[in-house]
Amino acid sequence: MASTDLAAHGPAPRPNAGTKGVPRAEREQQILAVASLAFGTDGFNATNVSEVAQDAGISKPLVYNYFGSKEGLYAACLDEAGALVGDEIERIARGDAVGIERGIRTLEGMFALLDDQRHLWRLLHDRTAPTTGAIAAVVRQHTERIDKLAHEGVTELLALAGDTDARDISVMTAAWLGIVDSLMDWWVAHPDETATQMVERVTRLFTALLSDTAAATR
Amino acid sequence: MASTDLAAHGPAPRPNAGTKGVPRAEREQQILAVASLAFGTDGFNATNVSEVAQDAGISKPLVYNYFGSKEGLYAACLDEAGALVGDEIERIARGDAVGIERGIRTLEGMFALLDDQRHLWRLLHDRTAPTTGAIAAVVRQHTERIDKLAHEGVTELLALAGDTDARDISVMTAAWLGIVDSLMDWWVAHPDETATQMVERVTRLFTALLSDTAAATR
DNA sequence: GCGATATGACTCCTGGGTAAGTTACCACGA
DNA sequence: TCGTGGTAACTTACCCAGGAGTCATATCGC
Repeated sequence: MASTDLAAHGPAPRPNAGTKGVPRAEREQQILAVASLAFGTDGFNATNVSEVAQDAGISKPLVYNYFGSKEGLYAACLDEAGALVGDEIERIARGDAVGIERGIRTLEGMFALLDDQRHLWRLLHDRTAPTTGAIAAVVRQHTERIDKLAHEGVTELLALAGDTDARDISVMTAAWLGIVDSLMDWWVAHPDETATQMVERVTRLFTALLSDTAAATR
Repeated sequence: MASTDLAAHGPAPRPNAGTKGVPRAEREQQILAVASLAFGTDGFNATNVSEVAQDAGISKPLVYNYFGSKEGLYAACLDEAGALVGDEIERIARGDAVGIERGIRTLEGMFALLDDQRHLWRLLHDRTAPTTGAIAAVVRQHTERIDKLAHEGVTELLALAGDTDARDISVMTAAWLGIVDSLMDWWVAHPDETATQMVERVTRLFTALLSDTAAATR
């Protein structure tokens, strides 16, 4: 029929089209919030843009219009989370706490900061994110900053214990980040636990292990 | 040519077909080895069956013929790795080591066991694996066994330190598994480090932190 | 010749990404 | 006050690459 030839692309009905009066900046924030939750919960790979758009109450092309690509969207999420977390860790690092005390202070800061968005931490350690290309650079930028601060703290800590071996410090830094990681995971899995309770719990565990156990096991 | 019209589905030449004299059991082991490496390195999602087949020197349909599906293949890898790791942890748990000592012994066992296949640990904590369906059951089966043993060890450890709070134990277990996780990651990233060196390093770190630091920070 | 081992060439679906168009709002001149 | 055109916000319907899974067939050892 003639209609399917050229007229098929004729004036299509588009009931929901047209602006809803939401300015770009505001809409971007909405999308970022939804996307961060999705990426942080399911990981980069398992997150699909259509769902993000749907959860944000808009259509997929608008997401692409504002963020360019899935990677661009992820990078934006990462920039927000990375800056938030990085700044807080750096603030605490500039304080006078040293050794274990600095570790606890850092955790305290993280718990307070991420209380209502615990999934954000996961963004920074997503194994399913691409490890090459533009996105990798953004990931590295933020993780390197945090890793460097962690490394600095661990170096101080181990110096107090008389250990200055470079690889020991490297391993211990990895272990420390692994601890933070797993604490955040546990916290996500236990939504009723408050930030204050977490701090108390962690403090109790640290002191218990570092004093009593040391005495008991020797 | 005429062959592309209808004769395309005619008697196709299949130069590499036919048995190569490799019995099923042996071939399955080859596939499992390659698949475990791929799954452990890239994760379930990022691994594609075609590449596994290619790396194993065979074609994709043979993999499906032997393992049924991608999930079936993953389950088989998991069963192997889970049994290997679980048995070793259980063996050590039955020993007489308690507290920190048990932790170090366990790490020692892991390092010795996984020296030439360090990626296996990752199979058990792959966030990209499906969390529902048949595969989830297999994952749970193995992780629950290991988690239970870890929980038991941590309970003993904290009892020595005078802490019997259930949630404290839960958090500490998560942290412990996080530590093991990150140590394995570090080890994968440093292939030149031997199992013996890792044990020495970890032992040094534990004793340094538990004795000297505790004294220095108070 | 029969069953186990093996493969080339498909199908089908998911999900990233795009083309082309629609609607609301606003500034501005008559 | 009323067009009127420009722009920002928004959508439907599509394209297409990649990867899971399948089918029909071929070859080898016995």
